[in-house]
Amino acid sequence: MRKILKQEFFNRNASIVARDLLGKFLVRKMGRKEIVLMITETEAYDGSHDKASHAHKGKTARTEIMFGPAGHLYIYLCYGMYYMLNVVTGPKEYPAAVLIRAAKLWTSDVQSLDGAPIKDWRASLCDGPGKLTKFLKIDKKLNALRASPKAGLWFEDRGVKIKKRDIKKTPRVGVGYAGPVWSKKKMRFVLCC
DNA sequence: ACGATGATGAAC
DNA sequence: TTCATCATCGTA
Repeated sequence: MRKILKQEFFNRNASIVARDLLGKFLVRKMGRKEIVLMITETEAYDGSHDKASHAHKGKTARTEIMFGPAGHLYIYLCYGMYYMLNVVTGPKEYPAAVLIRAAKLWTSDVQSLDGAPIKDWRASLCDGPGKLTKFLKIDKKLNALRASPKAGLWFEDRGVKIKKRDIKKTPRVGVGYAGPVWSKKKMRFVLCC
């Protein structure tokens, strides 16, 4: 089973999408080379009331994409050095997105099995949103594009089932500025090892 | 523990 | 136009 995730998958609550993206696949294609990763860590940024979200300050040139259609890519430069990869969620005009924080490299032999049960997905790891985008050569050129083969970056369901007990919920990383309430909300989802 | 490094948003 | 801040990471 290999199904490209469509807008309807992303057009839901950001925390739901963040949770459901665990065990889904991120595919990056550049020329003939295709890299497949299984998503292992995400964070939800949900609505303009979310003080940790860039959209908390309203619609600006940067955050406009978060108000756009679900399934589009929101990519921005962080700390002057690292690009963050997000995918927009929820209905139009409702600003929300999911940050992809970590993913595991799918080995080529497993990749060729096409839907076979997964054994070796702990082999290689992209841990950290900045390292992930660096590895996949993701930058602002992809910002505002719809996640799709045409963009060279898309999401797939390959039939991996994730058990609820393998998902850990924690506060989001690096959002102390959001204040005591919003910085503590458990909107980070980690696939346990 | 800290510096690299530049876009962003708000103040002026 | 200046300024503080920042959804990070590698080096120490």
